[in-house]
Amino acid sequence: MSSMPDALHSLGQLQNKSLREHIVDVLHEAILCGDLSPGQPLIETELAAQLGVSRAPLREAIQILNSEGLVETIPRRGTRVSTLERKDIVELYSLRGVLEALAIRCIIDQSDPCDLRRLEAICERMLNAANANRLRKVNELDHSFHDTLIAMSGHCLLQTTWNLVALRVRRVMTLRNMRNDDIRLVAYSHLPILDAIRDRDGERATSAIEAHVATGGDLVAEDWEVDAMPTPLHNRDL
Amino acid sequence: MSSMPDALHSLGQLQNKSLREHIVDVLHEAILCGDLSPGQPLIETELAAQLGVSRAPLREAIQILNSEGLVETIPRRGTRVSTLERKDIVELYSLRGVLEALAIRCIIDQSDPCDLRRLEAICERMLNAANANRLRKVNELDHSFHDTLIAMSGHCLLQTTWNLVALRVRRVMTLRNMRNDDIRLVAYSHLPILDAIRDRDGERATSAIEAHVATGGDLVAEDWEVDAMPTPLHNRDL
DNA sequence: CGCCAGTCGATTGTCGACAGCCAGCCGGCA
DNA sequence: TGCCGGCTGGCTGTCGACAATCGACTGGCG
Repeated sequence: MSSMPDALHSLGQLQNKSLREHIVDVLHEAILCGDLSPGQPLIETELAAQLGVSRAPLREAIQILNSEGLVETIPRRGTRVSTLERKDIVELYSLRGVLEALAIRCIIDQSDPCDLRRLEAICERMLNAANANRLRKVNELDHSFHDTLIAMSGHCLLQTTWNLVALRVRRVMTLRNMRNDDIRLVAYSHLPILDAIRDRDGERATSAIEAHVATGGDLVAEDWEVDAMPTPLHNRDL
Repeated sequence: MSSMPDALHSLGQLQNKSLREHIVDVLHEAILCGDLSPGQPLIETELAAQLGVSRAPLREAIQILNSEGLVETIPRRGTRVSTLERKDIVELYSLRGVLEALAIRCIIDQSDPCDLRRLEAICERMLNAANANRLRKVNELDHSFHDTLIAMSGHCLLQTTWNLVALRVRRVMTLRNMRNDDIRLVAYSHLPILDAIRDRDGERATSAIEAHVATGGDLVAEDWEVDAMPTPLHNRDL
């Protein structure tokens, strides 16, 4: 996959995506970037018209979104974008912690010492971005870091589970913009993780990642109800 | 929900299930009990005819099964029941371990000391069943035990994540029947978990659950390729 | 004035049919 | 004989239409 020339690669995937997958992508984007706000109802007819597709692939896409937890469906009542309470944030970050800890243990246990250069490169760029207050860039690199971490574990089931969790993390992060000094704090707390992995010290790595995730979670959960979650106007109570 | 009379309850849910959900249930059952063997192709037309439904709800159901990892879809090529390699077992049980460990930590951290009577009752019945070599009953109670454990954590996201994992565990267990003395071994290894939770000793409980899960995983993974996974005859290589 | 039954509009659930794609087969050609 | 190209059957992907259901509104009755 990565050895494939870009031209061929994009050509190969040019029309290989079914309409359903396109719709999933679009809805992902819409929900993650807040275009569809939490609680907003998804009217199939309306959405299908907007997207210029029929309801069949749209409904299939909605099933997927539902499985991912991005929307919630009440039978015969409709589907709406799932809401995010403070409790959800806490749960999300606690789960995330143990998943990443597992990933790190897998990485450390691997027989051949993996090269951490990818992680180190990401980390370095993240620190630079943090010092330059390039908030969006830091976020992006932060995601890369953790995605890479999971990928390096070579644990397929963990990967698929992570994908679900990462979706929610991304969603939370876009709804919540952090302060600049917090950004720097978070960015720098990646370093102990890398160090511990390099030393193949499972205990320390686990502590580091859980501390890192907990910090992030606390920062995000703090005052969650106050300004987040703008209630949409067309909020007929379902 | 639990205070509702059974008659009304079943009446209320009599027709409340959409066709799609019915199909999901049927396919779950079929895959879990091995009626649909790993690798077997799912022909939409054929299946729809067998179930007496149209392809629309069937396809929606397939999307859900796909999200659950029970089937694998190749675009424009078809869907087949996902296979189970030895690697998958190992991954499944390692993930399961950290999820249950998280659940236990949540339970212990709860402010009000929860009552462990439900767990104790299940455990006791499981030991009796194990001593009586009632293998199927032990399995059932084993699932109850772990499901209850997760439920008691009060961690919604963990619950939904667990549901996916539990599906796979059930699938693995039905494909693999254990020896009687192993059953007893597994049954009795629930006790240290309960003890540790009762003492609110997080460290010990975590060790106990991970040991328990690891034991189960080893027993299941052992000689996995040998007799499991009967290759279906109609196995056109997709 | 408040409650209940009937009706209506909107939305979801389901269906049958058509279009497009892919694998495998067959025939021609070097 | 082996390879390449077109044909064909079966299956998936998509669509528009119909049926069923739920909430809101309306009107009558106690």
